[in-house]
Amino acid sequence: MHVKLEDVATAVGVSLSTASRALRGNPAVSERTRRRVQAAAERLGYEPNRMASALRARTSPFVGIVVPDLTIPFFALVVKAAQDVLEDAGYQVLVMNTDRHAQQEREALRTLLAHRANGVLLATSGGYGGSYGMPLVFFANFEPTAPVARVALSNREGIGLLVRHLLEHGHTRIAYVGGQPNVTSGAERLAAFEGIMNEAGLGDEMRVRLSDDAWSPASAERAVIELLHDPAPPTAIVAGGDTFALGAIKAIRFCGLRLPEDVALVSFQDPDRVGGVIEPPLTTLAAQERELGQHAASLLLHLLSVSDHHASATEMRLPATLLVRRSCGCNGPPGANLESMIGLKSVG
Amino acid sequence: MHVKLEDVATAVGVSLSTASRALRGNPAVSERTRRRVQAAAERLGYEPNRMASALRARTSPFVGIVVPDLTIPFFALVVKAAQDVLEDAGYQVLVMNTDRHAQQEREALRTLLAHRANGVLLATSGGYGGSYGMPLVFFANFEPTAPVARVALSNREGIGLLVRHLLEHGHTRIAYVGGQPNVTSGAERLAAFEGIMNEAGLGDEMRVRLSDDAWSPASAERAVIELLHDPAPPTAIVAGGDTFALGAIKAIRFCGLRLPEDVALVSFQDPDRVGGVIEPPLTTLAAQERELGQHAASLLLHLLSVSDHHASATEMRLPATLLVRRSCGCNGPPGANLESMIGLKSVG
DNA sequence: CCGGGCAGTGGTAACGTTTGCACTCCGTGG
DNA sequence: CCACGGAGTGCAAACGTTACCACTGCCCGG
Repeated sequence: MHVKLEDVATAVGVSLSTASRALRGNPAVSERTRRRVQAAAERLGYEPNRMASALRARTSPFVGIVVPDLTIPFFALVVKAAQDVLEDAGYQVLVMNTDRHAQQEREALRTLLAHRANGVLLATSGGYGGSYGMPLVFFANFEPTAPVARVALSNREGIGLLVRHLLEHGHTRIAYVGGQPNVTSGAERLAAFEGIMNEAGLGDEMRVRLSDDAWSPASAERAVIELLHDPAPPTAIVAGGDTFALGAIKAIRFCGLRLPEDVALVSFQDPDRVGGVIEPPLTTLAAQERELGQHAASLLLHLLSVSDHHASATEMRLPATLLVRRSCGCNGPPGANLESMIGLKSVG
Repeated sequence: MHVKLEDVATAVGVSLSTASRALRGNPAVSERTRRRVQAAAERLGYEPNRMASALRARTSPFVGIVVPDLTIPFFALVVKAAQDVLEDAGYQVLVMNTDRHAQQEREALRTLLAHRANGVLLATSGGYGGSYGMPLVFFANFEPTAPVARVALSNREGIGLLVRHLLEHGHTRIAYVGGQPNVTSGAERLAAFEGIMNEAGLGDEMRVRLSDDAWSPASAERAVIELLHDPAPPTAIVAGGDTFALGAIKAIRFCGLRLPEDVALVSFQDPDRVGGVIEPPLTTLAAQERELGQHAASLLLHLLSVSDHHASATEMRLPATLLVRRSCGCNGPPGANLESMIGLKSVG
C-alpha cells in the first residue's frame, strides 16, 4: 500500500540502515549516497511511518491540548496560539474537547496516554485526578490543590481594575454577573469581586448573580433582568466573562434602559474583539488569549526539556490591563470608534 | 516507564498472546482468565500503546481535519461537529491549521500521510495537488476540478435568496461585498450575485467590492465606505460572509447613515449567532455549521467503510434558508428581539 | 611493511503489539 | 481403548523503523 523504507533502499541498492541514515541526515553516510537515497525517496513518494519510527525510537510525536469547548472564541484563540508554538517545536498536537464533562476529560487524558503523549495542556473541567505520568500544564482553569504548573489570567487583579474603575466614578450599587465557582475563572473572579466590595465597605450594596448553566448569555440575560427590576437596581454591572456581557447588554436593552447613561457595564473579556461593532464599545480588560496560549506552550516545552515532571509547580499570571471604552460612561459621545478612522486613513 | 502488556501477562502468569486476547474480548480465552487479566491491567494502570498496536495491526487511529483558521467561528463549529462524529466512530482526530497558506496545507497533508491517517476532511486554501492515497472529503472550500467528494453550503442558492429578497422590496442599486474568488465560497457567491443581477437586468446598477486581504472586517469596512461615498450610493448591501457584514455595519455607522432606513444590509452568514446583540438584528441565511460538519464526517466515514477512494466524487449541498430579521428593513420597529422575550418567559 | 584508525556500509536486534499456527489437555463417540 | 475434535493456551513471526555492533577497505604514520 504505502511505500516503505525498504522500497527506497532496494531502489538505490543500499541497505535499510544506510537509507535510514541518509534520510535523517546522519553524517556517517557519504554525500553521494545521501543524494541518491533522497532522490529515490522523492521519486517514490516515500513518507516515513511516524508510528513505526516513534515506536522504535521510544518517543512520541504527540502533545495534547484538552479544552472544555473549542467553539468558544477564548479557547479557540488560546489553542491556536499554543498549537503554533508546539508545532514549531516539532510536536504533533492532539486537540480534545470535553464538553465540560469531567468524564470526557478523563477519557481524553487516557487517550493521550494511549498515544504516549509527551505532555498535556489542560483547561480542566474537573476531571483531573492526579498525575498521569505526563508533564502537564494547566491553563485558564486548574485544580487548586494539584501541585502542577499553571498559567492563567490575573482574575483577582483584573476584577480589581474593573471594580475600582466603577468605584472611582462614584458607583456604589454594583452587581456582578458571572460563572459558577466550580472552575477557577469563575471562583477567583467571584471571590475578587466580593473581596473588593467588602473592603470598600459596600458589602450591603453589592449584588451577585451566577449563571445557572454553562456560561451562556441567556442565563446572564435573565439574571440581569431580575437585577434591574429590583426596587433599588444597580447603577453598574460587572460581567465576569464575555458571554455574560452579551446577556447583560440584551437585558439592559430589553428593560428599555440606556447604556451607559442608566446603567454602566464593564466586562472581564470583550465579546466584540473581532467585530468592534457593539454600541457602545465595551470597557473591558485587554485580551490575552495569544499570550496565554504561548506561555502555556512554552512552559510545557520547558518541562519537557528538563524532563522533570514534578519540580516546576510554578504559577504564572498574565498581568491585566484595563481598556477604557464607553460602556462605563467614559470617553465622550457615541459615534464611530477609533479603529474605523484609523482604517479609513490607511486607505489614503 | 510505561507498563506494557508483558507486565500484565507476567503478573497474571499467562502468555502475551493470552493477555492480548483477553483485553480485546477475543472469545477464545476462558472467562476466568479474562477476568484475571482485566483485573491486573486495571491494577497496574495498563494503557495499550496505540502506536504499537496500530503498527502491528496495519491500521491507523487517525483522521485529519485541515482548515484555514480554527479561530474563525465558522470553522470552529464545523470542526467540532465533525470531530464529534468521527470520534464516536472510534477515530482519533488530528486538527491542523493552514493559516490560509497553500504551503502549510501541503505540509499538513504530508503530516497526515506520515501518520497514516485513514482519511481527511479538507477546507482547502489551494494547496491540494492531487490524491495523496487517502480518502478525502472537501468541505466548504474545494478544488473544482478535482474528482473528489465534497459537501458545501448552497452558495448560489443562498445568495439568490438574499438578493431576491432585496429585489422584492424594490431595491435596484445593490452592492456586493465579499471575499476573493480564490476559494470556492468566494467564487460561487460572487458569481451568483453577478448572475442574478444581470438576469434581473440590473447589471449596470450593481457594485462589487472584494476584500483585499484575508476575509477581514477592516477591508470590508473600507470598501463599504467607498461605496457609500459614491454619487449614486447603493440602497442595499449584500455581505458575502460574516466578517464582511461586520465591516459593513461599522462603515454604515461611520458614514452617519441609519440601518436599515438609509441603507439595507443582508449577509450570507450571521456574525452575531452567539450574542444576538447587534442592532438591528441582521437578516441572514440560517447557520449550518453543525450540519456541514456532520455531513462531511459521515460522508468520509462512508468512504472509509466502502474503502473505495475514487468512486464517490459526489457533491452534497446543504439547502439554504433565509432568516428575515430587521437589517433588511422588514419586521417592524427596533426593540428587544424575539429571543429575549422567549428567554424571559421561560424564566416564569 | 605492518598495525591502527577511520569513513562508509550492512546485518540484526530491538520497540510493543497482534495473529497464524501448533500444541496440550480433556471429553466423547465409535 | 483409541482417534478425534474443540477449548484454551503459548510460540514466534511479523508491522516499519532505528541503533548498536561488526565488517570492509583504505590511508597514513611509525
